[in-house]
Amino acid sequence: MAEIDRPARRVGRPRTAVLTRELIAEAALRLLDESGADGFTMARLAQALRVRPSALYNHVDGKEDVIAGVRELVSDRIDVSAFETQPWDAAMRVWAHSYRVAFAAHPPTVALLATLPLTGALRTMQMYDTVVAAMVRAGWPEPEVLPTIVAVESFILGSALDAIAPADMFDPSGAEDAVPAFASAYEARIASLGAVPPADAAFETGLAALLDGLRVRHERVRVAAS
Amino acid sequence: MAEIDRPARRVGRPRTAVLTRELIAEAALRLLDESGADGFTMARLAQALRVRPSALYNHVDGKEDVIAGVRELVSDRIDVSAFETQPWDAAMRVWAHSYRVAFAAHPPTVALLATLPLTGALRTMQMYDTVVAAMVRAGWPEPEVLPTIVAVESFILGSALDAIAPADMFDPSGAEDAVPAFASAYEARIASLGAVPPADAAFETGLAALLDGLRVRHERVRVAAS
DNA sequence: ACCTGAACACCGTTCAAGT
DNA sequence: ACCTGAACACCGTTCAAGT
Repeated sequence: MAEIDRPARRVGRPRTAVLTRELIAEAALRLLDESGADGFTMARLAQALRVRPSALYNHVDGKEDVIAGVRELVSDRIDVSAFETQPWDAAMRVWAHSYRVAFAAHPPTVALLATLPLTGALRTMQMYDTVVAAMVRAGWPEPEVLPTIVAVESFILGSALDAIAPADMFDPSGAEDAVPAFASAYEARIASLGAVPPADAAFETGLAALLDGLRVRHERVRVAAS
Repeated sequence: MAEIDRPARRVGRPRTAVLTRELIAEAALRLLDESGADGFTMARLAQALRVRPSALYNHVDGKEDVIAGVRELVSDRIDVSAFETQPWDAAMRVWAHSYRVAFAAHPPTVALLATLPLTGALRTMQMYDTVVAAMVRAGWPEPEVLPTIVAVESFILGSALDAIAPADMFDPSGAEDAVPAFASAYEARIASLGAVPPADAAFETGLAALLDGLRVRHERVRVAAS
């Protein structure tokens, strides 16, 4: 599989274009999933597309732009439709889960996308628009809507980062005497979780608490519907 | 300031060592603050220490190890002491704020540290030990303690990432017709916040809701103190 | 043990040449 | 317009040579 991957193409413009911004984004997502964020280079991406690295720059502004394309692919998986059909709190649960699943499906992308600022793409603003409209309809005071949405998103993103960390990172085995309370809680968590990944349990715990707290707040500040 | 920064040292082992793991970490943190995550290279770090890049490898395993050292510096700023003196929920507020301040003081480190898995350092486990012990004392069921702590940390880290994003990234100016609800909420937030950074408002909103929700949960599941 | 200097494999990106 | 090929400046890391 050495030279099979290399471009078999002579110099000069090809009769029909080989690349597309979309094709590049899709190949980038595949490469990311296969080789992780470290193995994700323009050279390897070009190789996967059977093209020279410089060819990419005819369709894309640079590596950051490629990552922006990957973000679009992943973000399109986030389902915001529940806000049209369900109460705000139930919809937020669905949204948060779909948000997290979209990232969890491509673990190596999380670090890359978390780090790079979101693009102010219209599509992203449209997602916000749907969520905002539903919350206003539900009686949330308008100035509180965006801080609330951002808070939930921050929690989701932080949880996604937690989910890609090695599971046994804080195994206190051998240090039980130094950190007895932690070691005991560590054991208790394992015993109670069974096969459930610890990151999933933390996500569910946090999301439930966050939504409970927001419900309390909503009761208190709700604006009478007209 | 060109050749003043270069090492004025001849080959061979110096009489007294020039570098230390600590010195490297401190210089790395300064460099990170000054030049951002992108400008943070081993070559520039060496230059700041007036040393050749290869000299660093006598004290440090590589770039990831340098970042681990930076993490220790930043994490040491997190104040966990409130858990010894205050109720669990008040202590968690103090802890969360100090956690966030520690990161906010060095914005460029956030992306770097968020991305790289936490080291399983004893010091980190000791922080957890303090928090866990206080929560168990407060009557939290042991299996729920770690998921709860991790949920709060995920929220804090996600908020820190949100805080380093450009403030005007989602300014809907010009797209008001496409996203009217979002545009209106955007204006309402600005009007109500005044000089408060939006990321701060989202953090306070989320932390308050999270703690409210956790208090509800605590009431429900509290184990009678012996 | 701990520095310099030279070297290695590999980056992301630019640009002329070619069709 | 859209590819190849050559080139550039810069990476992180290794290692022999020197004291």
